[in-house]
This record gives sequence, C-alpha cells and structure tokens, in this order.
Amino acid sequence: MDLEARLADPVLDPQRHAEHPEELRLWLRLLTCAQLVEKNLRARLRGEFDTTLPRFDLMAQLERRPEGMKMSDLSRRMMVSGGNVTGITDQLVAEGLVERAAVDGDRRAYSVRLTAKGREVFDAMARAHENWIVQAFDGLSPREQKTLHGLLGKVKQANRAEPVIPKQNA
Amino acid sequence: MDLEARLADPVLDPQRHAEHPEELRLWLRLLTCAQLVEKNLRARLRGEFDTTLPRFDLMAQLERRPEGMKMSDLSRRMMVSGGNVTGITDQLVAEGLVERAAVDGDRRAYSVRLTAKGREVFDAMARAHENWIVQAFDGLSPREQKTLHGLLGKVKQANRAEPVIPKQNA
DNA sequence: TATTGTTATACTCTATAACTATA
DNA sequence: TATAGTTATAGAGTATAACAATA
Repeated sequence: MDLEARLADPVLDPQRHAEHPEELRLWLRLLTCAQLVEKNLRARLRGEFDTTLPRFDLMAQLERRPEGMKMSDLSRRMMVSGGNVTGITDQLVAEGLVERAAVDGDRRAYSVRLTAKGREVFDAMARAHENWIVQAFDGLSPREQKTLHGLLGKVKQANRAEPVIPKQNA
Repeated sequence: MDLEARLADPVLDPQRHAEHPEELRLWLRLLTCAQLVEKNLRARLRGEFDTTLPRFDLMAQLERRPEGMKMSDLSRRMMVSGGNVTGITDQLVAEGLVERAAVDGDRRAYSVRLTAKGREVFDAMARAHENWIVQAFDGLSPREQKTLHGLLGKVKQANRAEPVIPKQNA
C-alpha cells in the first residue's frame, strides 16, 4: 500500500533495473498518484471534518435521496457488506448526521436519511472535497486532463471484470 | 476504498451531476484503475503464491541485497513502522523464505536475507508479477503508455509532499 | 422459506508506545 | 542516553456467518 516502498523496489523501479518493461514504471506511477491523492483526501477529511472516506461516501449516497435509502440499498451502492453499513451508519447516527426512519409496509427495513445537520455538514464537506480534487489535477491543462481521462478509460476497460484466479492450493 | 461506490456517488459521478468539474470524473477514473489493478495483484499473489503485497514487497527489497538488510533498513525503505516489519519478517521466516542472521559488531541488529528457497520463490513471483502488470496495460499502445506515464508524472509532481493539514479541533 | 438488518468474529494493514537488550 | 528490535495494543476497513424479526 505504501508508495515509496515501490519507489525503492528493485522489481518495480526501472531506474535500477532497466530490463524491466515500461509497464512496471507506468503501474508504479499510477499507483503512486492514486495513493498520494487518496491519502490527502483521507487526511483532510479527518483533519478538517473529523470523518472518514466511508462515512463521506455514505453521506454522498444519501445526499441525492432525500427520501432515504434502505440499508440494503446502501450496501449494494457502496459495494460493502451489510454489517459494515450498519457500523458506518451507527457512527453517523451517533454524530446526529443521519437518522433511521421506519419504512411503512416493511417493518424489517429502515430508511436512512441525512438529518438537517447532516445536510449542512455534507454540503461543506462536498465543497471542500471538490476543491481538493480540482487542486490535485491543477498541474494539467484541460486538454491534458481530457487525454488522461481517455487513456485511463482504456486501462479501466481492459481491467474490469478480470477473471478471478481460482485458488490452486486451498 | 471501493470503486463502484464512487461510480454510484452523486458527488463524484458526472453522469448524474454535470455541474461537477471534470476533475472529479478524472479522479474517480484514476482511483478505479489503481484499485482494479491492485485488487487483481493482491488476489493473484494470494491465489497463486499464497502471499500478500507487503510480503512480496519485503522480499523484493531483499532480492537485490544478497548481503541482507537490517530491520531498520527495511522499515525505512518500505515506509512502514518497525513493528510491522517484525510481523512480516516473522511470517516469511516461518515459511522458510527469509532468515535473520547475526550482524557482527552489533548484537542488537539482524541481517535479514532471502534463503535459497526464498530466492527461488521470489523469482517465480516476480516473473508472474511482471506479466500481470504487462497484461494490465495491454489495452494501450507503447505510444499511449508513454503519454500516460508523462501525464501521471505531472500529477505526481503537483501532489507530492502536499502540506499536511494541521488538525483544527484536536 | 426468504429477506432485512444486527451482532460477532476475524483478517489485512497500518500506527504508537512500552519494553528488552545492546551500544 | 540512544538505538535495534520486539511485543502489545489499537484502529481503519473489510469479509463471512449466525441470528432475530418480519415477510
């Protein structure tokens, strides 16, 4: 997970082992960029809003659903297991940012919604978040950003739904 | 950490909220690509070699240091705390891939080295790893790879050593 | 029976701090 | 005192599985 580890990594660092293909350099750099930005986001969410990425993500889900979302919806949308959604939601409820409301017609389910305070807090976070991201890419011209977006699109395409390797031993 | 969460994220997904700047789309895609590839690497290291990324990274460090590295060196190079290096090393020792040798002149320190078996295993892993990475980028021509590498270089430049936000509350 | 959600547990990866042995 | 390494503990972030209540 650590960037500089790979920077110093003989297998991954082409400065030291020129025989390794360019792809390794490219991968290293891609990973470094993503980690740099993500670490920054986490640190700032923590430092400025005392929150975490999953909590931010959950609130982002709710922001556009004033009517609320069920726990199962959140689980699907966030691609996270149900137990985790319960935990994240519990934290947000404790902070008064989110509330569980009864769903009529199904007494098993809750509708999770932002509270008024939650909406307020989220708006501030989302504005800051947007600025951080804009900053992160301000080294690129709009033209370059577009090119980068396109190239990453191809990478994404080639890598999505990659076949999971069946375990050979276990 | 989850890719599709952000895909479905109203704040981050420009398909839904066109008023959000292109940078958010770009960030989302960058993150998705990095996670796709990294998840794949982890799954394959696990599935084919029953190992983890930190274990692989530590062995990669040792591969080019036949004379061995001290725990403190590993800690610095991997950018990970000393306690963690102890844990990772313990696992590798238990597997017979790595050994702690006495350092003469300092009885506090160890020299950690790959065993013969460790070298063998690592060679196989490194070859496979290289192939996985080459595969990950085979959707791009060499020309495109070079362009991507260059653009990511600019992003990296603009984001490295970003000032850490001083905590405001705590 | 199937589904919704919670609880319990565990695993990976990381950090800090207290501690031991040596320098 | 300072350094090398270990141990203990904690905290994100994730997963699975057993369970309760309801459908």
